[in-house]
Amino acid sequence: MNTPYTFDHNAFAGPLRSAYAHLGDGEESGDVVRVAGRLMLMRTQGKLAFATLRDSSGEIQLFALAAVTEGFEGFAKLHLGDWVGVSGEVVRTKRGELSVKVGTWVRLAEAQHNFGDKWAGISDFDLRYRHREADLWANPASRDSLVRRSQVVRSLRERCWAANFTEVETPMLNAIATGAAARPFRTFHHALDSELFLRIAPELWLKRLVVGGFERVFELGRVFRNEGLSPRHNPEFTMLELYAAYWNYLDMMSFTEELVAGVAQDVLGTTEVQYQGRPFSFAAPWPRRTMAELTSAAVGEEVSVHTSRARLVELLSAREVDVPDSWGPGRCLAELFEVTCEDSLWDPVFVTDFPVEVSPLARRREDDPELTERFESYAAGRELSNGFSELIDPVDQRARFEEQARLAAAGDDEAMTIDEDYIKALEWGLPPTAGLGVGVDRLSMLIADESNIREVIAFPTLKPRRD
RNA sequence: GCGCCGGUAGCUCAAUUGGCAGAGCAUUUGACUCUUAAUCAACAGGUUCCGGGUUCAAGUCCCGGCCGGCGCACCA
Repeated sequence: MNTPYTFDHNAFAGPLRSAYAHLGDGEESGDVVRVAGRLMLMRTQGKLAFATLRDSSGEIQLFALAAVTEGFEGFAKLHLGDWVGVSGEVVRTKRGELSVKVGTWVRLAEAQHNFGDKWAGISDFDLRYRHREADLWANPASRDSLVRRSQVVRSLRERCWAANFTEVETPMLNAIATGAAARPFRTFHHALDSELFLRIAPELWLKRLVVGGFERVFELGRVFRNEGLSPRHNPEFTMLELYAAYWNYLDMMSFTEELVAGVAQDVLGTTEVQYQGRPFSFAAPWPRRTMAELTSAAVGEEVSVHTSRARLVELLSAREVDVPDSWGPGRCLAELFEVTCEDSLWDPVFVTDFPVEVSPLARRREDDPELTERFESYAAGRELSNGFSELIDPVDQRARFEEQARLAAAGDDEAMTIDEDYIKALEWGLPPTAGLGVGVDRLSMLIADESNIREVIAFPTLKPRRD
């Protein structure tokens, strides 16, 4: 294919539209511009041709005339999907469409494959996700959702920077996968002759940086969890984790609601959003409710981490949840909360006071050691963030890890393993610290009004083709 | 992993009870000096996801497999 290696262009569709909004029907501006992009439509009419050019800023019409356009015949035979560069005068046609009147043009790349129906686009999910490049230019909505995601990521970063958090990067390849309850991906390093795991969370590394004197750190990056796929789960997803020395979970809740409301403001220009046809508001402050309080209201009787395990098991059984012997009252309460409350938490809310049993890295409440200073925020029926005052006591941390190890031995393949290096880090001294994790894909779904996580991931995980 | 639904031309979709596999767009050819999903005419385009089976006859019915969507489970 004989095409140029560069094209100097000096104008974009969107800005041209606003800059020449004043141009009257049939008027010629006298200004010559160079634009480039992909041909989306072509309407030939004898010695005239009209084409729609799309670039990253929008679309503009190309107007070619046999009498004016060099190589007019070739222009009229360009394919939909071809990339072209054009030099020509900015004019408005008699019918009122702002156009670049093509003087000279060059094909920058040929589209050898046909694309979607120009009206219906591409709707086959398999094709859309496996060939996202075609989806992106056939379906503007696909592009919009990924742009929204990009804006969310940018806003999160800028707001963390603005709050004096230092962005860091921690290992994705780890000898042990810890920091969350999840099955890891396993891999192997040949030179080290060692099995390694893809990280399920950066949590413990980040707190070690706090031990080392980074008082405010954050990491925005990918984590990997070897779990099922669903419209809300991708095996690799992006998490924002941040840690602030001298804060507790109350401080972190305040930061969280301001952060998320700020992102909505940055990206959408408002904190009032419409999700799947239903409105809610990200505006701070968000209500704060304890897990016991919400669960009690849902089951119609007072329950807490101090309720007898037998009663909690009864309540769970009535909701068709089988309770393994290894679950204590705390795990039972958390489970009861999930089945009775989670889906109904539409407006943003903080759920607090998680049982210590399900929070192996969180600090105990001073007034009730069975509970932790932990919160999760929910919106649109889904968990959006998770945060807590960090457990800083190495003795307690060891005990928590050992309890996890017991669960693992009992067959829980998501239980954490003991991390001696982390305990040693705590022995060096972790100051009072609060941490936060935000699911960036989930947040992007809310901001982009998408119900499927794959719409906010450029190349979601798919089953490999076995032809 | 389990259940339900789906897979037909490059794309979007039809095809009655099991009875000759079609249309629009795209591609190719032609007409057309202001189009807007331009219009008009013509040509071409198929392993009906793959493999078996039932039948005179299978896109359609049955079995197995592949891929996807949704739900469940797991989780964020």
